[in-house]
Amino acid sequence: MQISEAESVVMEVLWQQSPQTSEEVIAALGQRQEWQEATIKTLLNRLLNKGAIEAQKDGRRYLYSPILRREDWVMGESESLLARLFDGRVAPLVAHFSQHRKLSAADVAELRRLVDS
Amino acid sequence: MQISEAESVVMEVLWQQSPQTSEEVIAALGQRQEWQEATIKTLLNRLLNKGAIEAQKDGRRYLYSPILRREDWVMGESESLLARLFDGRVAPLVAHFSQHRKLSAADVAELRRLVDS
DNA sequence: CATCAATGATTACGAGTGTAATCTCAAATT
DNA sequence: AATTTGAGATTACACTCGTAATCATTGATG
Repeated sequence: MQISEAESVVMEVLWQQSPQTSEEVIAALGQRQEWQEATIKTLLNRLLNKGAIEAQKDGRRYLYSPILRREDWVMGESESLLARLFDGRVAPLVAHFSQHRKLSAADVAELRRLVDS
Repeated sequence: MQISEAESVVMEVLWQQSPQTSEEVIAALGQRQEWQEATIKTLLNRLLNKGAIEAQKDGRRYLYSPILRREDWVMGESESLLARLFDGRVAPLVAHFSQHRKLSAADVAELRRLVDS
């Protein structure tokens, strides 16, 4: 399931809560996004056609829900990046961030927790 | 500096070794890539126009070298993914892989080394 | 010097994307 | 019942990308 950058922004809204009407999605995005309503409707439609979301009829409108799960999407995107850049493994990515001093103390603490369990 | 997937494949060849003529790049890709020569020339040209590589004239051909550094590109791509999916931090990505049992013993060992230093 | 050959430049073209306007149809209202 | 309205569907359009063919120019060869 391939979804574009802009589509994923809409998905995030639905992953946050579902089902939602297009109006609710538009309202949720209205805050931070400079998109016109029509743009968001287009994105909802493309997501429908891709099978990433579904729509249940509710009177004259639809209630939209995700079909694609965020977990799966996140894992797909992550594995794709790791495959392309880090030989498919997590550790080299962390090493790269470490070498560039991009690991905060909190990161290191959390990583230690993870590997110690 | 935005480079596309196909363009990054060409960059990898130049990062491996530079400068190289287009012929050498084509030869290097000939092994694993099903691309026509013309395709690779197009990609070299697009990379030139984007300023990701430079070309020194050498007789009637050019010698191509990267301008964009692999380090910087890798960091950019990685940070972009982390920002979009993991609140910008490394640890949640590792946690996600951990939860999905996608960490090999080797990964865990290397991560431990990293956080212990 | 004229011709050939090869290299880089230009052009091509369909699919996907970002961004949106317009159309249509059914539900709500008068 | 006729009209309004609002939601989803259709259409639009420029740009990037993947993939490549063709053009043009310059150095090499006869």
